[in-house]
Amino acid sequence: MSTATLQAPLRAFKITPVPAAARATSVSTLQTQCSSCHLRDLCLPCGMNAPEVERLDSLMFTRRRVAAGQTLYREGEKFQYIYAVRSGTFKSSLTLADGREQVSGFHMAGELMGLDGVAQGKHASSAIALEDTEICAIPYSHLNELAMQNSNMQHVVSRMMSREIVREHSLMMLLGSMNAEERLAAFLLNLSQRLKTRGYSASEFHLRMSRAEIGSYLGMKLETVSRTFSAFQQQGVLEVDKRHIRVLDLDRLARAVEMRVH
Amino acid sequence: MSTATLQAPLRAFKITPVPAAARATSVSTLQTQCSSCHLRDLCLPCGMNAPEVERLDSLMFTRRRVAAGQTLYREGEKFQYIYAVRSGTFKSSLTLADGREQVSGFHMAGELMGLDGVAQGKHASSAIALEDTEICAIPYSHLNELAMQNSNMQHVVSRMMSREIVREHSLMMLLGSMNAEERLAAFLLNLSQRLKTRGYSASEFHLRMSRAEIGSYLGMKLETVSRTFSAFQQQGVLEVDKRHIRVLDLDRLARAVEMRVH
DNA sequence: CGTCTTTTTGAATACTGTCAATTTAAGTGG
DNA sequence: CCACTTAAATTGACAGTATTCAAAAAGACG
Repeated sequence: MSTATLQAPLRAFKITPVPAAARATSVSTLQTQCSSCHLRDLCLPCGMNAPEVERLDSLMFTRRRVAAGQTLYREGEKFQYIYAVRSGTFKSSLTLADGREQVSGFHMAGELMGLDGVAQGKHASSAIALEDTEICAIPYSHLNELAMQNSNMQHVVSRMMSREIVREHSLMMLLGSMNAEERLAAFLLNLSQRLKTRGYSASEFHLRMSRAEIGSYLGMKLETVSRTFSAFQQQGVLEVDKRHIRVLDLDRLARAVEMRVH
Repeated sequence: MSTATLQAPLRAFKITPVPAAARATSVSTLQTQCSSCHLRDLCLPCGMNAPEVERLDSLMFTRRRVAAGQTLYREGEKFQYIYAVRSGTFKSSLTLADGREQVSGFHMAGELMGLDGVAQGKHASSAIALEDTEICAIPYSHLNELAMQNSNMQHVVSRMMSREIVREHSLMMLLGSMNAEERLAAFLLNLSQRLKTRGYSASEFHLRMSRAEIGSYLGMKLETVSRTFSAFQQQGVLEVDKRHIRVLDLDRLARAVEMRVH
């Protein structure tokens, strides 16, 4: 739990505003090797030994940039790759029958996307970049070939999928039994924890998603999200300036989730 | 989609009331083979060819009875088996911090349980029989060994896990964007569809779970579940007698879900 | 610098939850 | 087999929370 937290410069968000939009289809592809990747302890190779990671290297995953607002894959498209986030943030979402969007997750560096496509051979959700991002495309069929040769490799893939199931379990719990404050607290705590694991500050960060996207994810309206942020600020739990968040009282956030008195 | 629906006798529920409670620990074990199982087209072997199913047979899964109210596995226990339901209904649930129960799913014949345990090596939820049941215990390690020899076998297991992810996606959507009537309608439609696939009536069935359990699953209180049943009855959509349900207007149920106007 | 999007806030409404009482069914033991 | 006890389900009245509708403020972008 006591991972070294290399306090990353948060101001960088403002100092170097990413050139959004533009070069949407600029498919600047590169090859990458897991063994030399700075994310190797977070991502797919986590839990593998050296010779296993070398095998992964032989697959030569394709690296690609995805600009803010661009779609990596779309619901219904043929499933061929799973994707690992190298940098930046994605949302995954489904389109409801009436055309509205339902956000089903947010993904950051080292996390895998697209595992829900294995079931039907086509993607069950869409992935959209919330800022300029970089990803690794991992051919699912190649991964399966490797898994057939090595039982641990196979286990790693299965564990990734199972982890996804557990993640959704906890989200369901959240949606099913928490009120607005508890939901937002749970969301912020989760985000804080993931940022910390990645070497960023756990107490001060910049949200990459809109109030509407948070609301969709948490099952509440954007106005309620906004009001709840304001309430937390008034209670002295947070300092909120649009998307810039500063956690003043982490314990109280945690207690709000633990209590879950509803 | 047009599966033969061998209308099973529903009255059987009342004619042969199962002797609940009692013989909780009577571990009457038997060996089973997938190739001769009547659930082979629904369950694990679905999508495999004959020689592959034969390999499954070599594992000789253990069959076991679990009496109504008994626990098959508990949250936190060591994960060794995944389980296939042979007959009867299970619920899976998590215990919240304050001791309350959160139902995360209902499982019937041919469905797999326990896949959420792969991630941590221990079960992430508990499985409890809602009536007298029978299950197959599938040693996960043996299954992995088979998967290493055969790529299709491996794919079958992955697909099962992915299906679980997709299933939870849709539940999240439901919890996040539907009101009480839409939730219950979605629940009943799903149940109806699964019963139909198993050869039972799609329009008349007996609920194996309490209002409280339905409520926990759907993220609403038991009183609201009860009220919503009553509302559907008044609208002429359902005929409700405690746990016995008769669907009078399937289309209107379906429309309630499709609209999702909230 | 004007336009468009995002966010905040207010007021009224609608929905679900809470508390409580009653009915019905089911299980227990004489 | 019947009276008793317990659990499950229904229903009403009221309270509380989140949604809806609307308007204004603050940024972002070209």
